[in-house]
Amino acid sequence: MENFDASPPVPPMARMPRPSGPGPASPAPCKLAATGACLVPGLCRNPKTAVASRANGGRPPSPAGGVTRRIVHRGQSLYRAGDAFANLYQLYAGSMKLRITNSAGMEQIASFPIAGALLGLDGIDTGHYACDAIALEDSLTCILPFADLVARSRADAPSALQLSRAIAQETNHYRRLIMVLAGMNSEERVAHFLQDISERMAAGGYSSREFVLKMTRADIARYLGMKIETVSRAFTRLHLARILDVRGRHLRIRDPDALRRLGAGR
Amino acid sequence: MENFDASPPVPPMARMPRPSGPGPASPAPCKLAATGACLVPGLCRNPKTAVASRANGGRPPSPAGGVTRRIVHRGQSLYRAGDAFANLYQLYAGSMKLRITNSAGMEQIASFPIAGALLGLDGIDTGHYACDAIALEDSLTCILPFADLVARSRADAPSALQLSRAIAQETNHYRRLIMVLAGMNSEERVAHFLQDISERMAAGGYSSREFVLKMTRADIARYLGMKIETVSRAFTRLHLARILDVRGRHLRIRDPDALRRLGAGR
DNA sequence: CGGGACATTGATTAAGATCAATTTAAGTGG
DNA sequence: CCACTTAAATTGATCTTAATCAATGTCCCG
Repeated sequence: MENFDASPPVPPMARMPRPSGPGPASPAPCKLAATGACLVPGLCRNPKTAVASRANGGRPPSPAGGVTRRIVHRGQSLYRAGDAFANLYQLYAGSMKLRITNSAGMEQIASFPIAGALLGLDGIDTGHYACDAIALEDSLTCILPFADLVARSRADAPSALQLSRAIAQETNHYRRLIMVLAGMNSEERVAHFLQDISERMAAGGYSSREFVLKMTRADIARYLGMKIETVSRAFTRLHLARILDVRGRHLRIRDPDALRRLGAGR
Repeated sequence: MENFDASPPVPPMARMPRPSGPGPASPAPCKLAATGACLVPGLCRNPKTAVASRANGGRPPSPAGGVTRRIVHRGQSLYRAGDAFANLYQLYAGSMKLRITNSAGMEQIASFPIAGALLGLDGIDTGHYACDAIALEDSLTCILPFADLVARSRADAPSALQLSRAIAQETNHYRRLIMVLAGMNSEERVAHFLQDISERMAAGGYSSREFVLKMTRADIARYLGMKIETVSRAFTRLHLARILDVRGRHLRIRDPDALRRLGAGR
């Protein structure tokens, strides 16, 4: 399939920052706070924030004040279905997949969160997480104890509304996915998926035209409710239609308008 | 298809209560409060609660204290996509469908709420409702001004948690629907749909074995992402497998275990 | 009773799943 | 750094399921 001349340097889906930077310890601003995406602006003492490790169970080492973080390495899980719910997490850098497994063993990918996304909402109503949150690459998350968020929202009204909205927002994504699964053919599904990634890349300050997918074709297939071969063929057809250049996980969008149209269902 | 001997009397999906009962004006208890399903127990002055009409825009006639209600007749909408968000609604009696229409004109049914369900959550994050909520039969809803709920949740902690949970709970339904749409064949989808209805009927105190569907085959098709003919054939096959007796919208579940297995994806 | 919406059934076509074989890319350890 | 091993991705051939096209049947409701 190819079609890449001399592969140009491509920005990673999200760059992994060094929490305690090796360079001059200057006051590097929090990326999330800067873009307004942070759920707890001001609380965070970036970049000197403490990092929780797997060893201490993801528990913040500093009980008072500052937000702590947790690193999750590629393939590892931030939390697993059935774990007791305690924290929300905001993805600071990296990317993940949310995997649902039902009683019959069917696996489904519910979403591919990237930097800025709020994770763990699936645990709120039952008190136990409903999904596995698995890192697609080494990732960094901010730990937001849910009790703190609730307390905070009781203290001030804007926070209360913000929390409600954050929780409600997740359903938007699911509603859209439902329309995709219920009403679109394979080519439209893949176009929709790529359009979504592209928009989120742009929102994160990266190129919306060229990027590297962090998930396998099998993950995409389980996200879009199709088989891996069908995903592959859809990529091929989009390439033949001169909409994409594809080389493995390396993508370049050649005709963004056509992609948007297709992804919206014509 | 038939197979009903002498059709026995069947309970309606939900009985429409007379808000100001014609009988002796005794203190009939609120059904929702009795089952713990009410979001605002105590606030409600049932059964003398004022009923808002379409005429005054669904606005509560009594500003102080008591919860007001709104009747929605069959085929009419409680709210429409794009309307400014102000209230949540709790369905007291009746049933509805939530319809999403995307930019390409594709229609999708997102859910079929019945008595006890919370409606309007789709308006929280953007400030405008995302769906049309359409009554499948004459229905009665309790109006819950969202600002009141937020204020209430600031006043006491259990309410805050309850509100968060109520909002988060909706995603559970969507997550399950996504698995159905992504991974099940037509027969399994219909089985899942019927199993879900059956469970909710039971939860509402009605027979889980025999009931009347309030939605058309077209609605079911748009809910399950299939064509109306395929829905019909799935019903027929379930009948041939001796799992169901079907006669139009009148259903009797003959083999609940088999239905559950099928609906869970084997 | 008659008319229109709703539902079922049949015949055919098309889209995607499945089965099977390569090809390509990514690690791993010598 | 390269050979080796495995995982991931693509492609082809065939089969199955659901969509589509078309006709008929049934049930409400006025």
